[in-house]
Amino acid sequence: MNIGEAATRSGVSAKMIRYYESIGLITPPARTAAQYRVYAADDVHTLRFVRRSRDLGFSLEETRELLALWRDKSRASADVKNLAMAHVRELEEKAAELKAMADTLRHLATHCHGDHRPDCPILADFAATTPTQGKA
Amino acid sequence: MNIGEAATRSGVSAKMIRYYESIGLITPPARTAAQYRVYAADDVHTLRFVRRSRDLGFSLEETRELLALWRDKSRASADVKNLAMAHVRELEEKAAELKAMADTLRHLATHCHGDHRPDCPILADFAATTPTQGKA
DNA sequence: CTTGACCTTCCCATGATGGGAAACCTTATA
DNA sequence: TATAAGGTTTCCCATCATGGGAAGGTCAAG
Repeated sequence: MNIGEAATRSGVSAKMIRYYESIGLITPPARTAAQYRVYAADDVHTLRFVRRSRDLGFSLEETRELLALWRDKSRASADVKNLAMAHVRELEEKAAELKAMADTLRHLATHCHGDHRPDCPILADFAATTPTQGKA
Repeated sequence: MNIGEAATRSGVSAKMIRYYESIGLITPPARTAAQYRVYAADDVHTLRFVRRSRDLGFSLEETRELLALWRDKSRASADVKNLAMAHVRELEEKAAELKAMADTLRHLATHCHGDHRPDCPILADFAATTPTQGKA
């Protein structure tokens, strides 16, 4: 199958498939005489794996490791679990950071009248905050 | 004061100060005969404002709007509040997305032995997931 | 006057993705 | 068979916010 079909079947855009190939994440497929890339069902499988990994927030480098673990039938499941749990912690940390920002801002907004008057504690806070406090 | 001191006082790196100037986020300061940028206390104030805005997750474009609102003494506080609350919703959405990823992955990890054996439901899921499910 | 710590501009890199151009291939249809 | 439509190729550029670093100018202290 051509790259377009592989893209549709895997949920990875043709653009990204070529990119993944260029960075060595996936192996270059065979080519027709006209240089068209030719994919097999198994390649689509790999692309879906990558797609799933990305959807779960793994970077391409992490995805590279996961692919290696996937292909290495002799690796311990503990290796995978460790990588996964480390990622879970990162995700939860980032989620908490965003939530903290939202909470801070929501709190500031609480004290803002939100009417025609110009006074606004939100901007007042922005203007008054010192750089060390600013780590929010 | 020179850019270095403005950077220290504001918590914005000299590199970023120059960049903010180049994209018109802040107004170009006066220069010495030797082309050194010269900042006043008020400029540091503005930089802190930007820093605070960034720390709360606003993009530079959003920060630009906030700066405009800040300087416009006649704008209604409702304008600011609307912008802020829209951002709060965005932040909470992103936080929820990350949390969902973490939950999914944590769930998968629950079923992974995490020992020396190679079987791993995490990778099995990655390999089996179809593109439409993959939206995670 | 030298040294070191600043400052200047300019270019490059990141991470993951999309947009688009120019040229080429394939297939269907008139 | 000629042509049009649509898929493919490579290549370059853009995003967003930031940092790194080079090459050269400046300033203050010793």
